Amino acid sequence: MANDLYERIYAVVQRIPEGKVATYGQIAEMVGAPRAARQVGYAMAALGRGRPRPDVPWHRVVNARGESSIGGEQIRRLLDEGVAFDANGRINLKRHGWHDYEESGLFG
DNA sequence: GGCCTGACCTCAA
DNA sequence: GTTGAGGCCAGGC
Repeated sequence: MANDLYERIYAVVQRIPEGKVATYGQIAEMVGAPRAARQVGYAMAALGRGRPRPDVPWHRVVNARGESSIGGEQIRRLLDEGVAFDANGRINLKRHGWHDYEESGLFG
């Protein structure tokens, strides 16, 4: 079922450490759907729709450019976690990008 | 039931 | 750097 994909996405998002951010495509690739980044985005949307998931840090998920797709509270939460935005309004993925999941022994 | 929209990504020109 | 097309699935009307 596609619902399993959701749970998988949520599980990955939960693995995102504080002060780090992950891109949709990155998560999509983690769950085994490198071309289904759209579903990742919708899965996040489903969180604030009718499925409250306080245990899922959806605000740590940004697009490939390191920008916040929805902004607002997401940016506010990221700033509160220590994630800084540059002059272009983008996050330095080199610094805050979550590329430690391989070394975390999760999917590696 | 069908059509359109949506927190997107990647490849190619 | 921008623009267009392909791919995936769920919700709203």
